[in-house]
Amino acid sequence: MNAGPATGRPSTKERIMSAGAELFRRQGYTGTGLKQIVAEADAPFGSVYHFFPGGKEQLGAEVVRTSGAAYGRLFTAAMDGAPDPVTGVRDFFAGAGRTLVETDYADACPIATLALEVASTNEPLRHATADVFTGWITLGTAAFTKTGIGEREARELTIALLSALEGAFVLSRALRSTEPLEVAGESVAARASALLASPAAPDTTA
Amino acid sequence: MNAGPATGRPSTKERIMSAGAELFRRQGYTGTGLKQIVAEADAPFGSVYHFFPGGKEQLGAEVVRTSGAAYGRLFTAAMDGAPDPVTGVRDFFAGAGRTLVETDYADACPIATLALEVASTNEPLRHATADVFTGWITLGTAAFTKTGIGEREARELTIALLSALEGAFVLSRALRSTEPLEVAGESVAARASALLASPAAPDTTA
DNA sequence: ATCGTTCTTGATAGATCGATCTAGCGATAG
DNA sequence: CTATCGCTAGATCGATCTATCAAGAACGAT
Repeated sequence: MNAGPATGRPSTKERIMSAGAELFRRQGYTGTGLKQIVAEADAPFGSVYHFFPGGKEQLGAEVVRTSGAAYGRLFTAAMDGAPDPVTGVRDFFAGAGRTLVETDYADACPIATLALEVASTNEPLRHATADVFTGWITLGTAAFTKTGIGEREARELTIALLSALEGAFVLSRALRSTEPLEVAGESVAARASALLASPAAPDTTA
Repeated sequence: MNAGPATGRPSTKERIMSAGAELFRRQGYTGTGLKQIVAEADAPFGSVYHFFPGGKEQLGAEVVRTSGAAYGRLFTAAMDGAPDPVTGVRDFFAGAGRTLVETDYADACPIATLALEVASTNEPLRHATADVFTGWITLGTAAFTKTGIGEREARELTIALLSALEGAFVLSRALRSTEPLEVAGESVAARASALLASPAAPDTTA
């Protein structure tokens, strides 16, 4: 039962989770083999089935939930560290763009590739991704509500933000350009700004 | 050289392409085996390598370009069939939502799953997806420019539309709900509407 | 010190992957 | 009739996949 934080390398389970998270994020679920994961983690093959008796599927589910939660904290940090929500949104998209460029367009959303792959083929994993997305929506709605935006508007703004972010990741990775991420970020920032200006508008679409 | 349009079943090559397109769209590239494709297409295994000497990769690239072009025509049709671009955008998102529900959340973007999978692992396929996205951006920019929106604004609106669409597909498929698609569609429609109202505004973000 | 538990370790099984290869079918041209 | 060529057809190859298994090392408790 080594949680191994103080000194030395992380525990075997942690190394397997980290390697799995990185590879699933970059190559997807079916595109990543357990052999590759244990090689990257420098862990014995059998340990996978020691820590994850459910095999690859259980490892995938735990990775999805763990890195999903971590990414949610990244969003919260950006919002909390900004003077206003519009700046927070801009900071978050800018940070995502920086990470993308620094990793040569490899590290975008930690679960999107896997989510698309399993949406129609693996119900337990689909459910894990759905839980993460639901958590992000709850989280974003709370953050925007705190700034004076109405409950309904805050939820829709969050969903629009996540959609724009995920879609921009798809385009940016394929095109190897940060332009989609920048345009999407500005688009969401503009919408957030409009909602802050008219706090009680019942309909902002027309 | 049977193009086989008039009567009877489509040619073997067409059946392989169709089956590949459907399976890549739903399960991704690495998650789909050639054996499964030929089984679905009711075609002999060897025919794959007769029509696609480059193997799975060549089949994938041709499928990406073909179904990418078809999806682009779908967008153009929605825009041309609507009285104004805002209605066109709404129609397009509504149609995408209908398809999603009718196929039990399986058929969303024809190339997004594959695009994320190969973005960092397969350069020829990544290039094929980039070509398709670039084509869509060109197509959308032209459609919006035609309605009086400035060149730059039209391009950014198109990129925002595609980002919102792709991201909403990710969320909607995972959550098995059309809410993200509806919210994203309204968000893009609102932005298009704003751009039509102020045709020459140099900056619409603040 | 000895036992028991936890974790490590890699060999191996059984299935499936993409790819190659040879053989044969069927229509058409000479 | 026969030669040719496009296509069908599936056996087969080596590699790789997930999963299982048995055995050994490390460590704590009594």
